[in-house]
This record gives sequence, structure tokens and C-alpha cells, in this order.
Amino acid sequence: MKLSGGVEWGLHCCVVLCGAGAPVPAAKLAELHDVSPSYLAKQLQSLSRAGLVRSTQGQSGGYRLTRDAAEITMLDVVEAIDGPQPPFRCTEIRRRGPMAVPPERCTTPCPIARVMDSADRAWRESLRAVTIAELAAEVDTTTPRELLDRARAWLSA
Amino acid sequence: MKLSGGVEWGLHCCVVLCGAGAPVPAAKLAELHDVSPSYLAKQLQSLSRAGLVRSTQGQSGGYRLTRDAAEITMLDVVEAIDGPQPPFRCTEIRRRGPMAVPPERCTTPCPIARVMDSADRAWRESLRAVTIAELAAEVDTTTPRELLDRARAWLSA
DNA sequence: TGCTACTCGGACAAAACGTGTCCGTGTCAA
DNA sequence: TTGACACGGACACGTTTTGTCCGAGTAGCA
Repeated sequence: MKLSGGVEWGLHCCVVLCGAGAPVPAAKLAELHDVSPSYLAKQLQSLSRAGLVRSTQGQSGGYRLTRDAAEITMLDVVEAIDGPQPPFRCTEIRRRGPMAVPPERCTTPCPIARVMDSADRAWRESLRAVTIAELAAEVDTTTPRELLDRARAWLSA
Repeated sequence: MKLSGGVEWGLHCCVVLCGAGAPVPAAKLAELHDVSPSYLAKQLQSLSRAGLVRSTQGQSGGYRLTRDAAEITMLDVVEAIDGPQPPFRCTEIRRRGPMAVPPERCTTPCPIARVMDSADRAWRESLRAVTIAELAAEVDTTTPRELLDRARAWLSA
């Protein structure tokens, strides 16, 4: 099982956008994180489609959050980029093969799928409990002020 | 994010092995579930390497559980087939790019990675809480006795 | 005790997915 | 009106996952 690498980029971008006052171009975000500009653009498009960020075109354009960072959870970002489908998909193999359970007698859901779904819900709940604003606040308190100011200035330049 | 499809096969096989008294060949497990025998064999090898099942070669050989099903959790099976590595791997992109945080001032772990790890632990904890024996018991109570008996007979034949 | 048949185990291809890149289109500022 | 900049979707590449095959080893049987 592997989560798309773009998830990490998207989360960091949201944290940066949370602290930026003006729209930030994709190219600038890519240079800041030292990642492929084209590929990061794709992830930002996913965030845009999900309605988490909004793009402004033309000169001095870029991306900005559509709503307050306290209203955006990590789960929102993860699902926007990685998709909402759960990692485990029950294929109902008990209904196949020579000893298949007939569909009409197959009333209760597969216990394996039920536990898997429950685990997936727990995972998502953990991510839903943390907002981008909280992440940004933690970054602010753990990073030396000087570095933060320099980064802000670099973004605006 | 997607979990290996073999995980579902492995779990169902463990449940079947829990109820079987004698070793069951991989070919029989494959036919029972109507899946590719060769590919299922690969998954069973993973379970064997992890020490969950033990193979007996030669005539009337096959696979059996190495210990009581109550001592085998779903997490054991999932990790045996899918691997133990967490789905999210922090690449420390904050240490890259023009505004990189110097390594010596980067003392606290990345907050994003911390939340991701916490969510992963919650997921694994959910799976660790359920044993193969519990799954088998649920299957026993929700499946008509007649079907269970027929399946047992078919396995022994 | 040798043989035979049956079993697993690891090495070998094919396909699907994620990753990475490109250029066209729309939009804002001058 | 013009120009340039930034986004958006369509296009290849690489890697992982999926799927398959044949050889090695072992237990039962004559």
C-alpha cells in the first residue's frame, strides 16, 4: 500500500498558501519545495477541482485557498489528490467458486470487509481531526522567526 | 491509495485454514475461491515467509496455520502480504529548495508526517484488534449450517 | 528401499498504475 | 489592443503490481 507522493506536496502547499497573503504561482511553489513544476501543477489542479484552492490567471496571478485554513482538514487534501475510494475493495469472493454462497442467502456483509471499512474510517477520522490552520500554527511555533520572515519575503518577491 | 488485492485472498485463506483440520493444498484454496492458482501461491508464500502458515510437501500435503487462530490478527496477515511500510513516507521537503531549513535547526519532526503516522497507527490498531478466530466465528454464525458442512466435505475430498 | 506422484518455492513476462512532461487556451495588466 | 503570464488537459516514460511458468524437494506407496 502506498499513498501518492503528491499528497505530501499538496499538504505543504496548503500550509504555505495559508500563510501567504497574495496568490502564489505554481512555479514559485515548485521552486520553494524543489520539486517538478509540471507535476506539482497537476496536483494543484486536483486541489482546484476539489474546490480547496482557487486559481487566478494573468499577470500576478496564482493559487490561494478558497476558505479559511481552519475549515480545511488534512483529509480534504488527501482525498482531493489521492481520491476518496477506500484502499480495500471487497470482491465478494465468497460468492464465487464451487462452494459459492447463493446471493439470496448472502444477507450480512462480509466480516472482513466490515473490519477493513472500520479501520479505514478510523484512519480518515484521524486526518479529519487536524486542520491546515493547526499545521501552519505548529510550523510557526517550531520554526525560528528569522527563517519564516525570510521565506515570506521570498514568496512576495 | 490501493491495498494489494492479494490481501483479501490471504485473509479468506486464513479463515478457511482455521476451520480445516488437515493441511490444504494451494490449488484447492484457489479453486474454492475461483482465483488464479499461481498467483495465490505467491501470496501463500508471503504468509509462509512471515511465519503465519507452514507448508507440508509431498502427497496429502498443503498449508496449515502455525499457531492458534486466536493468536493471529488481521494486521499480521495484511503486513505479511502488503508489507510493513507505512503508506506515507515523509521526504523532508522542508530541507530542500532555496528556503530550506538547515538540518541542525530542524529538531522537531515534520508535523504533517506526525499526523500521518498517527493515522496509520490508528488504522493498524483497528486491524490488530481482530483475530482470524473471531472472523471465522462470525462466518460460522452467519452462514447456514448446511453450506458450511458441504464446504468442509468438499475441502476434505 | 526405490519409485512415483504430488507439493511448494523462486525466477520469469505482461499489464496497470503512478510519475513526469509537454504545449494549447484563457485571462489579467499595461 | 497587445503582450505576456499562468492554468488546464492531453501525451510518453518508468516503476510497481499482477499474473504465469517450470524446477527442487518431500511424503507416501509398492
